[in-house]
Amino acid sequence: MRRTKQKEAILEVLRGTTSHPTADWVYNEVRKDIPNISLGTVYRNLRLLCQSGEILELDPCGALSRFDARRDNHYHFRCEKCDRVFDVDLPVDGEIDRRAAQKTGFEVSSHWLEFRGVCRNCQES
Amino acid sequence: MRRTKQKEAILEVLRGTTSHPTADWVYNEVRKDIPNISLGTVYRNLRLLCQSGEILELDPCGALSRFDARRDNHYHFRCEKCDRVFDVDLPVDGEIDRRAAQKTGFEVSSHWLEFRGVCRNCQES
DNA sequence: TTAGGTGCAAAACCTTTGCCATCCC
DNA sequence: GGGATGGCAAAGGTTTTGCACCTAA
Repeated sequence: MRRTKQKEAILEVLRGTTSHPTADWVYNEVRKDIPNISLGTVYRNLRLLCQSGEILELDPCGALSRFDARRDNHYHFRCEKCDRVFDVDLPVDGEIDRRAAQKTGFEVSSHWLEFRGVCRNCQES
Repeated sequence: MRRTKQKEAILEVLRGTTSHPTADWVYNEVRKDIPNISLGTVYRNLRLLCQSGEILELDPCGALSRFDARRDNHYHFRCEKCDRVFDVDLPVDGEIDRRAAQKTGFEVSSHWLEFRGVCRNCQES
């Protein structure tokens, strides 16, 4: 991967914040230094930096909205090969919300837990 | 919220699966019963059903991709008012992956944990 | 009767891609 | 020099919306 000022600037912006920004936010920040950078370049470099492992994409749900008729709080498993989502019937840990509240000082009302790995079907193939 | 055959059909499809389908998948299923239903109607009803609490949207990350220069495994907090994402420095629980693997029979390599609630800034306002 | 829902199509939105010029190695 | 990258704009895919017609209550 070649070093370019665009890539450096994007990485710098991302390292200078803990706000987990969107591509568009990064774009607007970087434009302060490189006014004519294009949004396409930002997307391309974010993708490249993800692939090289220099940054992470926060993408727990995949690109598309998904819906569930089951309304009780429960955990999920996402297969990294086929992208299917399964229910995981482990007991929901209420205690951890309290610990997070204590740590952050925020009101914590619930949490979302999604396991990652390979489902049985994809293990076989 | 008015009861219509379109809404009923969508709900029935959703209740008949545990696959956490996308809007488009629901659309194609419902078309088997109501061939001329429109995709817009599916989206509208999914939205309505979410609002009324009859279904849930699996949307842990919000609609947009977000990026993070921090690469170690850590937990997040999402404010339900301002939609900002913060880091939560609780120790990552490796044991729970093993329990999920036992429960499901899947290979579990990691998990994503996101707390929900109201951040300090939004509590004040 | 009428407020709310439907179908259709267009628009909006985010993200990716093709093309050619440019730049890094 | 030559392949990787950038800028620009167009295309792609998902979701929302405007509008005229319909329908459940």
